[in-house]
Order: sequence, then C-alpha cells, then structure tokens
Amino acid sequence: MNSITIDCVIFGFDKGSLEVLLVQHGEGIRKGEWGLPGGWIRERESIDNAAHRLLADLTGLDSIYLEQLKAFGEPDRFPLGRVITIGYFALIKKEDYDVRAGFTASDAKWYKIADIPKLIYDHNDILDYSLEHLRNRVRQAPVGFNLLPEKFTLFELMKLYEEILGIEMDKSNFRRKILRMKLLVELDEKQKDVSHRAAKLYEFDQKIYEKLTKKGFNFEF
Amino acid sequence: MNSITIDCVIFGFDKGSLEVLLVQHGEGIRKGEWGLPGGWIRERESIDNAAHRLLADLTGLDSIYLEQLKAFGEPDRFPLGRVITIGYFALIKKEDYDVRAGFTASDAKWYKIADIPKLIYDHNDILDYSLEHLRNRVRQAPVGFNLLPEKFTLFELMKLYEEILGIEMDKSNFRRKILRMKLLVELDEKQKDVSHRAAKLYEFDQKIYEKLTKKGFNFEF
DNA sequence: ACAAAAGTGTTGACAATACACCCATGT
DNA sequence: ACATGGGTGTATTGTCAACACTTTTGT
Repeated sequence: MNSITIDCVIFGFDKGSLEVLLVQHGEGIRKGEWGLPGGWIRERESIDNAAHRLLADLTGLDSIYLEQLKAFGEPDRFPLGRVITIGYFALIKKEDYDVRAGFTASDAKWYKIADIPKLIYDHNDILDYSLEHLRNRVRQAPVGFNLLPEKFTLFELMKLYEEILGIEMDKSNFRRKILRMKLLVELDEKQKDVSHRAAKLYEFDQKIYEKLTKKGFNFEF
Repeated sequence: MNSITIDCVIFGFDKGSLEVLLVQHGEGIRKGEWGLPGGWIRERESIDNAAHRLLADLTGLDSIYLEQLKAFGEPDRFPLGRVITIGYFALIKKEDYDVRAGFTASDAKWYKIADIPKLIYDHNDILDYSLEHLRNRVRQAPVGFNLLPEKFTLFELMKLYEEILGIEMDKSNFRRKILRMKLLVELDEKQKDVSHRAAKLYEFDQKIYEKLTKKGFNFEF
C-alpha cells in the first residue's frame, strides 16, 4: 500500500522567456515554500483525468496540452511516508489564463527558468526532468505552438525555439525550413503597434499536422 | 491509498523477429492466462530498483537496458480494486539469457509480436504503448544495439531496424549512414559458417555515443 | 553455375548553412 | 538618421535515395 499524488510542471512563454507556474504551500511545516502544483487522485478517476482536474482548478482552463511524464518514487522523496508521485507536463498559452490560487495554495506565480528557487521535496528533480523532456519533445513534434497565442509571427516562433533549445538561429533559414513543412497557415492579418515593419501573422494547422504525423515526419531544428 | 505494481515489457530479437517475454499466471482465477511479468514495489526500494529486481529474478540478469515507460491507472484496469501499475520497457540480448520462471509464474515464453495472445487486465495496452515507444526510441538513440549480440554485422543491424520500424531499407545507403556516425568499431573478425561471403563484424562504442549525445545528435532512419 | 549476401561507386535532387542585402515603421 | 525586425536572394556544401555493379563464399 502506497500513497500516490500528481505533480504538474506547467510551462508558459512570455516576452521571450520560458516560465514555470509554481505555487506556495498554504499549510503545514512547509508553509511559504514553493513547489509544483499537485494533488491526489480520486478513487474512481483515471490518472489523466486527475491531472486535468487539478489543472482546471488552478488555472480555470480545461483544454490544456498535457502529457504524463513518468512516476517519481525514491523511497525518501517525501519525509512523512512512502509517496509516489506521477509527474505531468503542461504547455499553456499564457495570455488565455487567469491563474487563481487553488485550495491548498495561498499563492501562485510564474518563474523564469533561470530564477527557479529551491523547491519542496524532489520537485526540482521533476522540473529538471520536464525541461529536458520539453527540449526533446519540441524537436519531434510541433508542441511548441501550445505556448504561443493563436496568431503569431515567424520571428516569435523562432524566438520560442531559441529560448527552449538555448541556441541561436538564422532568421532566413528558419523561415524557409518552417514554411517548407506547410504546417502554418498564412493569415490576411499583420501585427499592429510595433515599432518596426509589421509582420504577417500565421496560425498552426492541426489537421495538416495530423496528416503528416501519420506518414511520419520529423521536426528537427 | 492505492496499490502500485510494476509491469515489464521485455523485448528480444531472434532470427529476424522482434519478440516479447510473457509469463503464465500460476495462481488464482487467471491461472493459465498470459501476461506481462511484474510484481510489487518494496517499502524501502525505488521504483527503478524494483523493476531491476523483478527482471533479475525472472531472467537471471542484472545489467539489462531498462527505462520507465509511464504509469497506467484506469480506475477499472484491475478487477479487484484500484491498482496503478508502472510500466517498464526492457531490451535484452536474447542469447545471453536463461529465462527461469519466477515465483508466481509457472511458465515464461517468448512471443513474436504478430502472435501475441489476449493478455490479462490492460496488458495488451501496455504492450502496444511499449511498441510505439520502441519505434520512437530507436529513431532517437541507438538503443537497438541492446537487442543484438556484442558482435554483429551491418546487415543484421539493418534487419533489426527494418523489423522494428516495419520498413525496407537500402543496403548501400544504410551502410554509409551508420558508418558516417562513427558509432561502430570495426573488428578484425569475420562471420563464420555462413553460406555466403563472410561479413565483417562490428561492435557498438558506448563512449563515442556518450560524447555525441552531449553535443546533441540525431539518429534518423 | 547459382544463390545470397558483402561491399563499392555514381548520379540527380534536394536541404542545410552562411551571409549579403533591401524594405517598412516608429522614435 | 537609426534601430529593429521583416523579408528575399544566392552560392556552397552536404545528404538522401535509387540503383547498377563487382566480389566472395557455400552448395
């Protein structure tokens, strides 16, 4: 017999920086310390449903990109007994969300990757694992789109990749590469109120993506 | 409070076919039916250790390639109560192993992928998920080597990829591609007792692989 | 001689990379 | 005028894919 919890690593992207949503514990000895949002699985609920429910409670959103990462279960990861946790990995479009603090969290805050504090239990390990997962995932499928607004420019997309992968890219080559994939739909719309030439906006086309994945394709940068 | 188990999908490769090791249940109502080898996690043991221990008990080997897959936890996956299972994924060099039946298994047998019967609980789902994982994994890192003997020919390696990915490849192009990666060490040895021109044997070089992964490289076929 | 796989070579199409350059817009 | 990003073009080099061909060995 063991206890099982869920912990979620929620990524967002804002002004060129990759961020993670953390919550401050509202109860117990760990009060005031930061950690990953999480909770328990209910008796008649699948693990995926539990993760969706927890995320909806915290962010008010229910159509989030969500993937199970893996289970973390070092015997001493939790001081008060054996607790195995199942890590989840979420990508959200930050501007859609009104983050509200959940029931056991007195506060929730976005942290830039470089500014992440020491977290409770093994949450830093889970976070590190997620980051690595994100870097791999983003090279295999266009999951990165889940971090951007519906409409975005090619430059914004490139900056997202640069930030996640920690590399610099060539504007012109990135443009050719991504457009050749035919995954983006060019809109009849341009940026507004920018202090430079306005760029065309693009949308991600889910249907084309699904067609391509059936055939098998790769998304290397 | 929940119960947690571990279930392992063990892949082997024999005479050009991909195979999975299944065990026959020795107890209870399900006696005689086939399933994935598995067991319980001990109180003071990490999840990975538990998986290694279970595999060692079953196969007599303790240096197996092993990866956690993910947790499976549909509320009704197990009929007698809520049990979450953590799936593991193992690759073994078949010729090294003397498979011995474990304590709760009266028999263990290798099944070709195409011949897998209906398994207990959700084990077919876990197996399907593993297969998909293997197909992805093999494209990202040279994990396939764990299924081959220490010394192998380029043709055997190609046949392994063809079988796993379900595609046909060009001998000449495969050869160039794999040799260009510099992951293989050419040995001063040749095949024996084959009814055709004997091929050079190669070895996989773990150190070169580690150097390359740090730099980031990809392994597309 | 034949079968079966080993192993080499060639070619054309396509993609990656680096870099130069002009365009539009707000300050 | 200048900074910032938008957007186009090009030349070089590398890789992929198809396939034709020669070599070696056992039956």
